[in-house]
Amino acid sequence: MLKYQHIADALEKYIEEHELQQGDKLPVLQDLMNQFGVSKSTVTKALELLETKGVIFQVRGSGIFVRRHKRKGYISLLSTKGFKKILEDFQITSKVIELDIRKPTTEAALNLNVGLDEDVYYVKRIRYIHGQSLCLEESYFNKSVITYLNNEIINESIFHYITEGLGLNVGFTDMFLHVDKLTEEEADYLGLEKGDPKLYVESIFHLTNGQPFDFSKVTYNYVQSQFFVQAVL
Amino acid sequence: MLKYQHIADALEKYIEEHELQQGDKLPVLQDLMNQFGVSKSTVTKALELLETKGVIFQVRGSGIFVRRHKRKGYISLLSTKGFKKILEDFQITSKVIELDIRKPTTEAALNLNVGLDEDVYYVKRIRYIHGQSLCLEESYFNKSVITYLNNEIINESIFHYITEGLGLNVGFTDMFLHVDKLTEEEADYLGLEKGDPKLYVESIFHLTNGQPFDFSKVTYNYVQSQFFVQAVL
DNA sequence: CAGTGGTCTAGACCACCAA
DNA sequence: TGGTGGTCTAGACCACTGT
Repeated sequence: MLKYQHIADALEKYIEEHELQQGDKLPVLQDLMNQFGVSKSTVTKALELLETKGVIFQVRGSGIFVRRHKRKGYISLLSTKGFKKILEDFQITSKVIELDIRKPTTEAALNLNVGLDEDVYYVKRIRYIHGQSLCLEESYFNKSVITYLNNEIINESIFHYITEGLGLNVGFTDMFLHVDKLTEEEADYLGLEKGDPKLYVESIFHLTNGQPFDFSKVTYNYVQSQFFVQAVL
Repeated sequence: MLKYQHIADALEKYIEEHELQQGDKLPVLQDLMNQFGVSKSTVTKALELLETKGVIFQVRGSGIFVRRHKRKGYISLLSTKGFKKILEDFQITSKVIELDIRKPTTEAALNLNVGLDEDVYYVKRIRYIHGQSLCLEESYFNKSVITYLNNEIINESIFHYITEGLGLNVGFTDMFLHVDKLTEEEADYLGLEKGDPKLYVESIFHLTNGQPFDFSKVTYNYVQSQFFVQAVL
């Protein structure tokens, strides 16, 4: 375990367990250096991590403070975990509609950076949160990277399988969002009315080496779609 | 100018001007150290900044590569500039509907962390992009921080005034998003139909010292609402 | 002015990738 | 195996905050 990662985890856990609130002061740099027995740079790196993540903010000449918003039930769009939190912290179930190997659409081929004649896994499923429809998801997986998939894997967490089962390292994601009206087909799947609002998200997931492996098109039930983003300017 | 900031700017500019594409390789660390005459840590810090911002990705043992998505017309939800880009890169105009000093709603008081009897500036305006309605915006400004506002300021960039005119430093933002249906009033303002989709965003802006100064509720025209987010996992 | 965080250095050592 | 990025250190010096 990296030292700065350990320190960041420890601090975050401390904040959580002691239920510290927005503006509460954390120990000064020197104390953290002593407490963890590391250099200033290492503590600083841990704090930068937490700052980017939206857990703390630092004020020069003053101190290190807790940053915590008050709202419950919102899903973070980013912050290391990102959508993984949906999988873990909430009760999510899935219903697989389709799973097969096929040739990609031109759109999928473009986004996955593969040829039109190369094989991809195609997955279509509905996901439920607390028994309510959360989203309709269509995913294309680059078969030269994700070499095998089956129904059992898809019903669990695909990303857990990718990292643990296949030993791949997920690096970064590009997400494109817009708001639109549900088509009749989408409305049927989600149990809503045609013309109701939807949040539509296209995501391209890349390995740490930059290779795209997952192109997903997700239509969210607007009733369940509450997100938050914490930005540092 | 900070060295690492200068290096980051220079690299980003280089990528832009030479129209480098996703996956293109940048000079190795050692070369950047020599080229800018700085230590390894400083280059690393610049690169971390660009990585977080979604401009590059680094692969250990391999090199530094350009990260660039292909889609135009999407507005970044984050990345230093965030919504500022809307103000600068696109042609935005505003129509002010209301501007006055009043007592905050309980909701605004809570989010701005002020008492119910303290004054706030209230601003309601419609914003247009290329002549099309972009959003309906209601903002509450903590008057003890934003001591003065007038119509002229509001018609230009409020944030430019806050940073340049008042000399304040904007630190971070919490944003809460969800999708819903337009009310009749909102639809009128945006030139849409009641029941049409909307993207609704509540934002709380804080100074670098953690003090909240702006609570805004923004209803976006769904036709204009195309956003992207770049996450590093 | 004392205390606190921010920047930067020079260098050691480690982990990973590609040839 | 050589090259590349990642972690960590000890310490100098700077910039900001609050008293």
